[in-house]
Amino acid sequence: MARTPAWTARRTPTQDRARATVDVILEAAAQVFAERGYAAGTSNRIAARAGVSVGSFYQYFPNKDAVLVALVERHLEAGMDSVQELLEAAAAKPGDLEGLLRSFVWAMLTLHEREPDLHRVLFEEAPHPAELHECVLRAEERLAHIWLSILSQLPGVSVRGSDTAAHLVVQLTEALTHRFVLHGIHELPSTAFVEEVVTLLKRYLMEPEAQPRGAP
Amino acid sequence: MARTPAWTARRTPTQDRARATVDVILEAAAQVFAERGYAAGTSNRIAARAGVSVGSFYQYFPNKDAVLVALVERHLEAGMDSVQELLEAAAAKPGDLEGLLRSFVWAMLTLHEREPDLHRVLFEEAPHPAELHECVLRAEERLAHIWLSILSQLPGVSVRGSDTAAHLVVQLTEALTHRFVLHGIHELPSTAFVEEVVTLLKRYLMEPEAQPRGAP
DNA sequence: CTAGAATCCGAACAATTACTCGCGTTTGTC
DNA sequence: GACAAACGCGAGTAATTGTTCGGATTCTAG
Repeated sequence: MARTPAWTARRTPTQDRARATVDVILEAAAQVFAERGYAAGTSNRIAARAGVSVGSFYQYFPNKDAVLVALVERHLEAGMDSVQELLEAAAAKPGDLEGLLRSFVWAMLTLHEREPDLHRVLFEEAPHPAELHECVLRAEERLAHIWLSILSQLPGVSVRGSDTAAHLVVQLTEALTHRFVLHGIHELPSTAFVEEVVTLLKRYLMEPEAQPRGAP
Repeated sequence: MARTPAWTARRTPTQDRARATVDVILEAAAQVFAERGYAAGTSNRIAARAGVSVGSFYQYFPNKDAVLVALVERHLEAGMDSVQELLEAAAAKPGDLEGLLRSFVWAMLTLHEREPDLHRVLFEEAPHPAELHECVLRAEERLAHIWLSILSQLPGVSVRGSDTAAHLVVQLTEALTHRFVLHGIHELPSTAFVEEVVTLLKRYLMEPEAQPRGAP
């Protein structure tokens, strides 16, 4: 087993037919992973589910892990695109930090609730090679960068350390929504969870003396 | 491969000799995992490193995953014990929320920095069967329970929702320290990280009107 | 239409690895 | 010291699974 070294694509498809094959393989892999778990996602089974032969599988994926990485990349990129769009739109009308935070947390929650089975397999059950983690880090970096620009033009936010703050906001929200969707917090409903996280973030980002209710 | 169904211990050791064998196997597994990654942790290699035969290995562990679960249980239990002790000690002298938070965050950070290679393999690289996640959830529940009692006897903390708050504090701290130790936040030093998380938690837990600098 | 490139196929191969079983050794008990 | 139970051993087995390869098929450019 495991004789091929890398997780890079073996042959890049040039014809539509080939691109369709790659797509159908990825889709099949997602189904198999979601339904039967990561261990059941053997190359032969994925190929069978996709309706193609193992040969075709290995023409585009050097090994099983490559499929995992490709799936995560796809999943992540789509999610980040939508959140980025939302953030940039909401950042256009300034002043409403709470509304922005609420949109953000809801978006992250929705992201995790889309295809939760697949999400669980991809990010919890499956082994995480280093390469996979870099994808996640890159995605977080992207969001943190946007948040940095938002924080910098926001009144009442300390400029010093706002790079750190941006990272904390992103990592914290990601981690908490992830756990909430997959394991829940007792019987806490989603709405209450979101409000609590929004409160948390708002109190963090507002300087204490800038708190609206703090001024007499 | 993988013909045995469960991850329960096969034979419980009664003699000291056997208990020593179990220990040496676990220790060897920890070394192999930390040094060469999860995939390299085959039963034969672990047994070899432990200086025992595969037969002995399978006398106490029905399969490879059982070792993983045992390691995580051990790792977690030791860590939780120390943090619980610290928390209960610090909670005895009330009033100093910030000091308590700082101790807590430092303790969590220290926990993650102890044997980081093993920690990375156990919690990132290795696959996470459902059973393993229950261990983590139980551990978190334990800490959340302590935090609940701390929060309830703390002035300036909203009693309503303090169960949720306790869970958030624990999950948030765990997730952030985990990520910080394993991947860092740019070049942020540990001290700055801890202070930022303490600030975050403090602002969250203190009612806005109770903020010391908020009062005129 | 046709050469050649791209794609597809799937039986067969190779390598790994989880796991067993029968036997020798040590420990505990009377 | 003798019997039984617990323990340790490790070559061997069986099954899974990743991966290849040579030929059939489909597309595309000229």
